[in-house]
Formats: sequence, C-alpha cells, structure tokens
Amino acid sequence: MNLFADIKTVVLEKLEMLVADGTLPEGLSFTNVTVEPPRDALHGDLATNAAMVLAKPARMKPRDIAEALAPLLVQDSRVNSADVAGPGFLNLRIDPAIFQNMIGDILAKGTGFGRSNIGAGRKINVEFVSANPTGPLHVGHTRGAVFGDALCSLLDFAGYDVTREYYINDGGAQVDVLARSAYERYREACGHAPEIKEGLYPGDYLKPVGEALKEKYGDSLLDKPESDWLADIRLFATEAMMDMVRADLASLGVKMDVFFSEKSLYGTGKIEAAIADLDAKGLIYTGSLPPPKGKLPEDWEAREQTLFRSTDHGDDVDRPVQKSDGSWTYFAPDIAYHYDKIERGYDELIDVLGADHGGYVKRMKAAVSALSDGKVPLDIKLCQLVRLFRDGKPFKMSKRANNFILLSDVVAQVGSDVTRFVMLTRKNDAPLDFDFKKALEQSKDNPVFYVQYAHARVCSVLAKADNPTDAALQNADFARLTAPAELALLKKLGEWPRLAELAASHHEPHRIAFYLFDLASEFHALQHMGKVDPALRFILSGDPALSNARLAMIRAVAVVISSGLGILGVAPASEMR
RNA sequence: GGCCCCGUAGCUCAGCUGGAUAGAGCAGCUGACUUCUAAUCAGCAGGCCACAGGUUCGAAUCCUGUCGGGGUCACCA
Repeated sequence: MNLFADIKTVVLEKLEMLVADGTLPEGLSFTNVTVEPPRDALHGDLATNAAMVLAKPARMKPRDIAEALAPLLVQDSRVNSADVAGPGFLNLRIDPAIFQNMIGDILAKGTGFGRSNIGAGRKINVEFVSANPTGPLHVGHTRGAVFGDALCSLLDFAGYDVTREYYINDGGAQVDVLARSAYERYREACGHAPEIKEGLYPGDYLKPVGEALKEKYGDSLLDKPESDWLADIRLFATEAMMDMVRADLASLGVKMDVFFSEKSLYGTGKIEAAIADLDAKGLIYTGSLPPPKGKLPEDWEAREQTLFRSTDHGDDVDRPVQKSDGSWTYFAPDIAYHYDKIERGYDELIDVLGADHGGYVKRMKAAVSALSDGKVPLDIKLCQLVRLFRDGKPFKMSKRANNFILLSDVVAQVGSDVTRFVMLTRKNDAPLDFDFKKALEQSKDNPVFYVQYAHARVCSVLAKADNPTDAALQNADFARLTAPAELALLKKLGEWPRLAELAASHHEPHRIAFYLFDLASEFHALQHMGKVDPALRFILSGDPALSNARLAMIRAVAVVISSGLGILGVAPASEMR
C-alpha cells in the first residue's frame, strides 16, 4: 500500500464531485495536485496543495476551495480531520489504525512491501560500467558499477523489466594496443626482455596473459610480423580481460544480463543499417563543420565528412559519423549500438557514464531520439569522480606510477557491503569522498554501520523474546501502539513505498540510503527511550500483548531496512560483533 | 570562448520535479547507561541557500545574467 497514492486518489475523487455539483468549474487539470508529508509533523500526517494549485484556473480563492473540499475528505474513513492552514493547504490527520495495521501488511509481504508497479512491466535497459577491456576495473568504475546495479534493483522494485548491460569496447584501436602489450608479455614469458614502449599498457596483470599465450602457442609467434598474430592475440587478451572484469564485478555482487560486443557491429551491416535509418529520415549529409567556437585549434581545417544532423534533435552542432577516409568515427558504432537496443524492444534506456563523458550526452540523446522517433527516452546518468582518502589524507593515484587503486583493492580492504553503501551515499552527479579508514569505523560517522546496527539491534531484541515468527507477530494487537514516538516510527515506515517510487522515477538510488539512515535514526531514538522510561521498552514482562505489538513494530523496521539494503545490494547484519 | 555539472551551517552533504518557521551527520558545548547492544540518545549553538534580476499566491528548487570550482570541446574510443 502507498498511503500517499491512496489518499491522492481520494482527493481527486472528491475534486471530481465538486466539479459535478458545480462548486468547481469543468475542465480543470488536476495534474499538479500532490499529497505529501508536511514538513512539520505538527501540521498533520498528510497535506495536499489542491486548493492552491486550482485556485487560479478555477478563479476562486484557495481557502474557499479548501473549505469545500475538507468535509468531503473527512467522509473517507481513513481521514480523521482535514484542516485548512496557511495559504490554503489542507492538512489531513489519518486514523492511527491505518499506520498501526500497516505492520501486519509489512510482516505479510516481507521485503515485497513497498514494491510498486509504476514501471508497469516496461522494458528498460541500463548500460553501465562498459569499461574498455584493457585492464582491471578501478575505483571510478566501482562507483558506476554500484550505482548502475542499485539503480537496476530499484527499477525492478518499481515494476520495470530490467536488463543490466555492459558494452564491450572491443572494436577500436585500444584493443590493438592491448594485443601488442600482451604480445610483449608473451615474449617475456618465452624468455625475452619485453619492450613496453610508450603507449602500451604496462600493468602486471598482462603477465598471466603472456604466460597463457605461451601455453597455447609455444614459441610459434616469436619473431613473426604483427599481422600474423594481432587478431588472435587481440581476441585472446580481450577475453582474458573480460574474465577479470566479470570477476571484479562478481566481487561486488554485480551480475550483468548482457555483454554486448562493439566488434559484433562491424562487418555485419549493423552500423550501415543504423546510419541508413538516419539517412532515410533525412538526417545524414555530407558537409564540413564550422570551426569550434572560441579558441581555434592551430591545425584546424575544414573537412568534408559524413555528418549526422543531430541539431534537429537538440544537439549544439552536427556530428561526424564517418571520417574523411570513409571509415567510421567512434560515434557510428555507438549509434548502431543504441539502434540495436531500440530494436530489441526497450521502452526506456539509461546509460551510466563517467562525468568526463558529459560532452557526449546531447549527441547520444539526439541519436536515440532520431532513431526511435522520440518514443524511447534515454537518460544519461553521469557519475562524478571518487576521491580517495585514508584517515582524512588524500590518496595519490598516478597511472604512470602504476599505483592506481583497483576495484579489487577497495573490495579487499573494506568489503562489498561497505563499498556499495558508501558509494551510494552521494548523488551520482556530486563528487564522492571515500575514506578507507572511516568506511570501516563503527560509529555514527559511518552510515553503513549505523543502519546495519539498527537492524542488528532489532534482531537482538527479537532473540531476547525467543524469535517469534512473523506469522505470530501478525496477530498482535497493533492498536496498543499509541506512544507518539511509536506512531512517528510507523509513519516513517509508511513513507517507504512512496520514497521507493520517487527514487525509482528519478533514477536516484541514493535516496534509499538517506531514507534508511533516517529510519535507523528513528529506531535508535525509540530504543533509547526505553532506557529512560521503562514503560517504553519493547519487551515488557508484565504486558505480553503490548510486547508483541512492539516486537511486531520493530520487526517491521527490520523488514524495511532489509528491503532497502537489498536494493542497494548490501546484506543486513544480524549482529555487529 | 561554446556546452554540461556543481555552489546550502566551521567541515561533508540532504532537501521529496514550486509549498508552510531550510534539515541531517561530523566538529564544539551541556547532559543521559544497575535493564532489549551508550557502537546509542536528548539538548544548545551554528544560515544573505554564491550574487543580481525575472516568472507567481509562494523560489534553495524554474528562467536569464554575473562570479567562483570542476569536466569536456572537429577524422581518441
């Protein structure tokens, strides 16, 4: 159940009644009417802005509308009172029984509580990580991996049919460089001194690949021209790199549904087909681009190129799809790749990219808009940098010194759960500070710990009460939960379905992390009250009925925490020792 | 120079697609454990929401401009 959605339905019904009886004029749009929690709990449980947003189109005073609407709302059994306040807000007080009985709902549905169907089974493809297959994943990829994966879980929770997808950039020049680097490691394995020239990948991770190549080819590729071995080694090395990538992702609990190869677009007519589709829409032409605005590059010269008229779909300048020698630019396979996604029948697309790809957003959106005739929305989420610290001191990373921090380093040091949670405590477009020491600290300073500790405390209390089953707790007398702090906690639980929907529709998994922190905070506060006032303890030996109700309540907290952590891909802890 | 992102308490950040008196955590100060985990909690203090205009019943939120920080910028992917 989503109380906010339910009550909004009621508000809309009552507004229709006011139209029907002539109080409100016909033809009003109710799309801006909202039902949300008021900022201040003193104002009530829910508030609607209906009277204010309708005042102008209805040519009425907000208070007049509100006063007409209020008595109708109170007719609903769930609404105890409706008061006009401020400039025309309607503050609603909800029957406490609604919140109390929600516990039964939570215990019955378990972690399914809060699932919605706003996705309506629409197919959505989320492309993320998509790191070049030239080495292991590093911290930057880690953020994209965690963000993308959590976003997928969130969308699934909201009723989408989600595909997790990784685009393997195995068609460009960088995999040739990989092959040459691997070849040197192969020579090294064969007893020769490797020549890791400038521009090749120097990392040690290619040594096992060299060994494996020796295993497979013996000495047969030594002293052979590049043309004899390049294709074979490229394939071999790329597959080895993707094995590493898959292992890295697995260590974070990320499992892709589809690995899509860029190479598969070449020589199969797929690029040609995508460009032909654009051409048929009159969006491909031959011409030369104007020089970039502002400072002119020294070697700039006008060039005839095959261009995509992306400016028809919101881009700032048209983009080349073919180089002057007739070969494709990197943009062409990207167009073909997104064309392929559209042809596979996705209703929505999301690309998760690093912030350094910001300049790429408009052209890709333009391409998808053109290819799908504006029917398939593409959202591009840019993940900002991760800055690494150890105990407050910045961590130096240098690619040249070959000491850049790998995903596997992070996971090895702090574990998957902590890595994931910390990475999700920031909006994707804000830079993230990741402190190795703080991430492992067991204090309120560390939100992962704080949330897990709340869950563990519930487990501990339930254990004290001999672990009653959810089925048994569902029969508790929830009406006994009348303390203000208890009702506040229940209202927080009631926000979960709405919050999950909002997080999903905004493509913002970090909201889950912040909600869990708030929920944990409410719970910790309530538990602590039991120390000050024994009457508020969860387990009261003299009142088994009230104890059961409270145990059911905290069990519901654990269920929602568990559910939220599940979306983030973090395991709930049952004890913290 | 063009485009994109960011600018909110001393620090790190939320702010629910425009709502009521702008919120957390840390740091600071004052308090709270013979009890279900004090690994916690309560309170105090802390603000020109970068700045200036605009849109309207109402702006941290939307628009325009300015300043400051970051990213990116024609045959590299």
